[in-house]
Amino acid sequence: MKKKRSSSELPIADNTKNYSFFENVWDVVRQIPEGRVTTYGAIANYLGTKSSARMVGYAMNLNHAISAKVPAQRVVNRNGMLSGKAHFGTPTMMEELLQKEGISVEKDKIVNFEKVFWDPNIELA
DNA sequence: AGTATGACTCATT
DNA sequence: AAATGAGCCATAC
Repeated sequence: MKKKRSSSELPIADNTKNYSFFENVWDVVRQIPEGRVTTYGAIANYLGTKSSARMVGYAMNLNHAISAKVPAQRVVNRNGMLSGKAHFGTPTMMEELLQKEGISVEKDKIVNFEKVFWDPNIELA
C-alpha cells in the first residue's frame, strides 16, 4: 500500500515516514524525459535530503525487487558515469538502453553529460 | 540489537 | 591528483 505524503505542496517528503522517500525517488525518476539523465545527488537534493544520495541508489536497487517500473538507466553518478550498470541484467544493458534513447556512452561515461543532464531542481521547480 | 554494507557525494589530507 | 573519513539511512546478517 502506498503512503500518502502529508505535505503535498512541498517537494520535500516527510522522511520520518518509511516509504515516502523511495516513492518520491521513483516519482522523480519516472519524469526524466527520454534522452536525458540525472544524478543520484540531484534527486536527493530535490527531495530535500541532499546528503542521502546513497539512498537514491538504494531505491533503484529496491526498484528491482518491486518490478522495474523506473528508467533507472537514466540515473548516474555526478560524473556521468554508469555506476549502476552492474545491476542491470548484463554489464552492457544500461549502456545499450541509454544509446537507444540517443545518449552516447563511452567507457561507462555519458558523452556530453552536461548537455543531457536533467536537473529536477530546475525542471520540476 | 549492533555491525557492516551500499547504484553517492563532499571536505579534508 | 588520489586517498581517506564522514554523513546519509534502510537492509541484511
